[in-house]
Amino acid sequence: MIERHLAKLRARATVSAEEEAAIRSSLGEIREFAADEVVVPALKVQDHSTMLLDGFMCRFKDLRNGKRQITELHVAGDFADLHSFTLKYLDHDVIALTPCRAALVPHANLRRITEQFPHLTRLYWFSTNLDAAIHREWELSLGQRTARARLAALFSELQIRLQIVGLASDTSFDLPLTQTDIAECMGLTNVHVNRTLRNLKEDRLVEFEGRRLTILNKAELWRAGDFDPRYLYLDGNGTAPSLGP
Amino acid sequence: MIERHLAKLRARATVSAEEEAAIRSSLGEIREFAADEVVVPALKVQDHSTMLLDGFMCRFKDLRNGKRQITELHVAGDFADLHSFTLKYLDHDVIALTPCRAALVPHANLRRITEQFPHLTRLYWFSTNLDAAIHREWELSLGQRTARARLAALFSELQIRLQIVGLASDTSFDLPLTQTDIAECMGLTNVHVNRTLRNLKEDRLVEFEGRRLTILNKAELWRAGDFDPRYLYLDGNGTAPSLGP
DNA sequence: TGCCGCGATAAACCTAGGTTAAGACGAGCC
DNA sequence: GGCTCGTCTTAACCTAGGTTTATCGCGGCA
Repeated sequence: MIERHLAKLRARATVSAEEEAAIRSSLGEIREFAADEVVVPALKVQDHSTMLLDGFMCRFKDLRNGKRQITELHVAGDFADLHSFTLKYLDHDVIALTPCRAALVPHANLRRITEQFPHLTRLYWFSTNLDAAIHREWELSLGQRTARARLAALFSELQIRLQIVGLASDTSFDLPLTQTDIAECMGLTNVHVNRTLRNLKEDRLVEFEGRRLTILNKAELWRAGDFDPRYLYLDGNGTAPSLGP
Repeated sequence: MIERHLAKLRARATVSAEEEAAIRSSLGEIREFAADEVVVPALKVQDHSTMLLDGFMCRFKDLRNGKRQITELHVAGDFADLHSFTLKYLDHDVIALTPCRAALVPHANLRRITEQFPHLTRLYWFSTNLDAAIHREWELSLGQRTARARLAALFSELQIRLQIVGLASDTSFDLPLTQTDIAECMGLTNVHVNRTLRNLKEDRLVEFEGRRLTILNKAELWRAGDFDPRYLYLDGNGTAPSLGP
């Protein structure tokens, strides 16, 4: 049920049995979302956060002219909007990119965690800070990387995040996004994403076919993306001292 | 001393006298930084966070080829690296853009806050989530806005953030950055920032002279930047219900 | 079985912003 | 008073990526 969520947490820190129980007992309703369905509308006050169990979601913001920027992708095990606990409403929408299943976690239960479990509170705080680190890496992509490097960095990031939760091997994973979705992540057009994917394939770095990504040469992919995974904070390999006992 | 920090917090939520005392007693050494000095080096484990009292700092990441992306600007009253409390080391550098004064806050003291002051903890958690909201807005700029809109949005954001802490009037403020600094914030070149500033001045939207920014037409500036200040979470005007009592 | 609509692919053309280079200006300094 | 260095400004030129348009393939469905 929430195994992927626990796997994600335990990739960074120790979670005690007591804390695990606290997480489990904080879960509310389980909900399904259709592809393209709005999961959390921008600016609307929330009383719960959404833990993604299956599928892909994203956060996005848009401009008057309709141009849309996806600011982060969410995979199974992620909270899509843990930050709504402190922000109360979001500055962006969250939508399902594929059919999804999610557990709703009432803010009242999260608040109880902040009052009774300081270490777990710090861990969840860490988790929103990790989202911010991903935002920063994407700012770097959007501001400074070429299209080729942007895609290389994005695929490198996803391979790691999905592997942590058991949804990717070392070299491949399902990536049920359209080229337009990818374009909206990386500030490009679908046309240019298409060109760039062809280019990456010609160079035998990755193949993206049938909504599945295959990494043909990870070392070269990382190099092409100027990718440094340390922003994903996995060095503690499961027992990061970062958060104290 | 930390009035600007308190002003920033109180622009979003109530801070009790007891909490204010807890903040004051958590302060450690006061340090000065020269312009361009590294305040927090990337990847180095930290045992304190840095509360900016005076001057401008920024977070940035860079690529092998030397291209640099500033991911956020910090003004007086901001914590430059509150997130190092949970992340322990940063995925980016923090440097002083101008001469700065800052209070160092030992993580041990922050941890005490998480153990004794759940509401204040949520408020500081909120504060790192606000940084993330700013990152998202910059992702939107970097990915989708034109150069003109990027600068308009940046100036609009800074006017508000500086006004909260008493460093901007409705229409002007000191902005001691070079055009190259601005370029590195918005993923442009200094040459194009220069062109775009000329353009904004011709249209009587803003003037940037002598490191001082003057807004000539705020309504048009906001419109040019497609700027919506709600991502700065100021609606509670000082008493946001967001964080509970 | 044939239609519909979305997504992938591709070619031709265009432009916002990058690159390069060269003065101008001013603050600190010897 | 002249020098140096950083910043600003401008012009000329270039290119990565956007735009537009069209075709193709395929899954769902009536």
